[in-house]
Amino acid sequence: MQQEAVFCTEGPLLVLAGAGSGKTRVLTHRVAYLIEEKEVNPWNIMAITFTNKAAGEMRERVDKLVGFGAESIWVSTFHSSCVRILRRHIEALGYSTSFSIYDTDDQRTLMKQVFKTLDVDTKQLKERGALSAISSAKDKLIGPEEFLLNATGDFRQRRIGEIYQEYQKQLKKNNAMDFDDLIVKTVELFQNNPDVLSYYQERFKYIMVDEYQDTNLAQFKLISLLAAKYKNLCVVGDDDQSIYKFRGANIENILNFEDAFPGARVIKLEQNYRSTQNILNAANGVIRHNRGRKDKTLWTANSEGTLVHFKQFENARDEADYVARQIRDSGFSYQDQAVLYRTNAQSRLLEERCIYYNVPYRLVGGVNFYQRKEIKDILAYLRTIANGVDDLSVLRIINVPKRGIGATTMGRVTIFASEHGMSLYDALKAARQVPGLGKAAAKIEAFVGQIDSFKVRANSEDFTIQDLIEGILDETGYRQELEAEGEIESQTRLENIEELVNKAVSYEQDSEHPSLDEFLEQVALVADIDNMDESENRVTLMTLHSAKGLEFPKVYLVGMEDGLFPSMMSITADDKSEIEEERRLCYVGITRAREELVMTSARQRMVNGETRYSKPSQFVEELPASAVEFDRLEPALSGYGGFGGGSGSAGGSGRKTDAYADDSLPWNQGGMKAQPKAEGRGFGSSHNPYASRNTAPAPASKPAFGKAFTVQKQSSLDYGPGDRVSHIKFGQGTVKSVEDGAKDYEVTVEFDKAGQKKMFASFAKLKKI
DNA sequence: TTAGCTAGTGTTTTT
DNA sequence: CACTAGCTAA
Repeated sequence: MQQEAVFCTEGPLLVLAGAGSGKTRVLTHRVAYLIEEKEVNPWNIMAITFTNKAAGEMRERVDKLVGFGAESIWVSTFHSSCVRILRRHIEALGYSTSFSIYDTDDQRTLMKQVFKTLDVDTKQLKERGALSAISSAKDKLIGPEEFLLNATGDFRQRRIGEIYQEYQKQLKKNNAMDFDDLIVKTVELFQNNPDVLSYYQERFKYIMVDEYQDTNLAQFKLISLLAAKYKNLCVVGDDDQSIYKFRGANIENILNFEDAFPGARVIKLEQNYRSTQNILNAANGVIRHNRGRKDKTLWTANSEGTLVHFKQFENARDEADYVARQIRDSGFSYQDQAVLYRTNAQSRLLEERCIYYNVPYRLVGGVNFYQRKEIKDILAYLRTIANGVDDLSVLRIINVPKRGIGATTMGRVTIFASEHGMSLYDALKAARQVPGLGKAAAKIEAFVGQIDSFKVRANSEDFTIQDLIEGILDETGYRQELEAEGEIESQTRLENIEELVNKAVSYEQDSEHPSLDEFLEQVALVADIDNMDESENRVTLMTLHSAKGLEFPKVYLVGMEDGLFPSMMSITADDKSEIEEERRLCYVGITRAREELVMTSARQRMVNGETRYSKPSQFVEELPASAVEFDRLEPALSGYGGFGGGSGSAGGSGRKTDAYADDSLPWNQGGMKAQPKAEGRGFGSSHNPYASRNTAPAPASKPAFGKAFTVQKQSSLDYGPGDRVSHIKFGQGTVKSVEDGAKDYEVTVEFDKAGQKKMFASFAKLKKI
């Protein structure tokens, strides 16, 4: 069947590929076959994947197969593809090529402004709500006008329509697009410019789409347009693995493919080469409870393997404890194991226990590196330099670092800008003409002068992005402000910025024609999973969603509880199909496992500050008894936990639960010294994604907090009170006093120019002179 | 203008 | 519980 799919190169083709049936293999071999046997120019092949990571892997694998030409295949995600196209043709839509891409945070900021301009009552309508309504409209290619037409009766809908209109207006004014726009605008471009469309139709004679079940209507339209001429479209997907309905994925795209593309061939890949018989039986047992799926049965010639293990615990801490110990003792190497959960919040306890048992881990997801305040600040500078009319970015940095330009001043400038129909930045340039600014005008002029000088440099021949970022750090005083804070957190921020610089450097090395625009775009479109470094021997912790497309010899599915997985939302929803999506998610989780699968649940768990009691997930009950070994707790006092006459005995939970009354703080436990939080959010948020993001150190001994705490306290200082020292920013000065703190020396220095400063020794890097 | 505090809010999953 | 918007005081 795989071979048949590879050889079927002409015309529309739907490959229904069950989990682990080798669809990536089919795709890569198909590309290779097109190039080598059909003598198709690699230039004419387009492959769309779900993540940049998948795109990279695909290119790599094709590269190994064909030996030449793989680099000219167009392999990327929907979003990246669209940006590439838009950068070339966007002017046809009235934007300029250096448009900004707004992420979720930017969207919210913009929406707040929209709410202000339209005077929307946030009691009636939330920014989030409006944004999600708009997003789902965009997924369906419904523009503001059509939205308003459809909303005649409903007041709320009408209001959202107005908001939608204004939101788009402001995006356009900022020369910016949100994620959804990238797709929508590309479709618009193709529809309004037949010559452009025809160019890409000629270019992409062969199109392949991976994870087709997760495409939305806009994406479907995009592909249909591109493939309309040659119709050599091969889509690969599995309706049972559709897990992105909340993001607009339309399962109909796969179910109705044959109607949309008449004459389409359908090939099913039903043999699973990945998992053991027992794991597959467990997966099939669960998924067969779904209705409205394409009929198929996954089978395998693999051995039976060990039984799937389900184990229930008294509380979430016991669960995490067990899993961490299992990972350590299972005999599988760390990189061959993964812990999958429904919500990111569950990672915290797992991290804590991994640290406790010295289990090295890598965390995928959580707070994105690019969402960090300091990173967003620097990026906002870069955007301001690249895209002169991005008001949102200007607003973000105008007073960062502090320049004494506050809300009152900016309010006046904003009014002036809108009265004269100019961008915020242009209004700042004309600060002298803005009424009522007083002393602030001079401050603004200094800011504008700096930015303009950066702009000049950015356009000069031999500038590098690295220079630009370093320049921003030094000349605006951003670095100095952070250093002066002298907090460990400040240092983490600086390190994160250094990481961004590294990213910029490697980008400039890798890219053929590096540009600031392209760098910003790459940075905007990274997914959590893209940064997963598999070279290190660590266990992976991530959400079920992130795990899609991956496989591991041993998998732990944790938090198998009703109300958590399936989520409460899906249980209480009127729409029955929401449970089905959760079930597919469960199916995805189970089928990630190759050899061993452990599922766990906790009777008691802290959720949003309150203890919640739950019984095992209904999906656990759907597991076929023959493939699973159940290890449930005795039923508790009536009401909670367990189901029916629980088999098996209460294993491993004769522990004193009250001992964990305060199980929330990882510090102060297991003999670890109390540590300050690296950031306000505690676990799972600090550090960078490249070197040591959210990872415990592999060796046992070091304090287990990755980069933020690797500052080594020097055993002694080579200077003391009275000595003359020099500091990279503050110049020379005299040491007043040295305090020996727990983590570091705190040094007070009277600088000749900068006055008296207090700072941490390892951070300040003072030199004795 | 800014820092710091308080009260309110929302909590699935993500390109 | 964790974050954040908005208010208050300096």
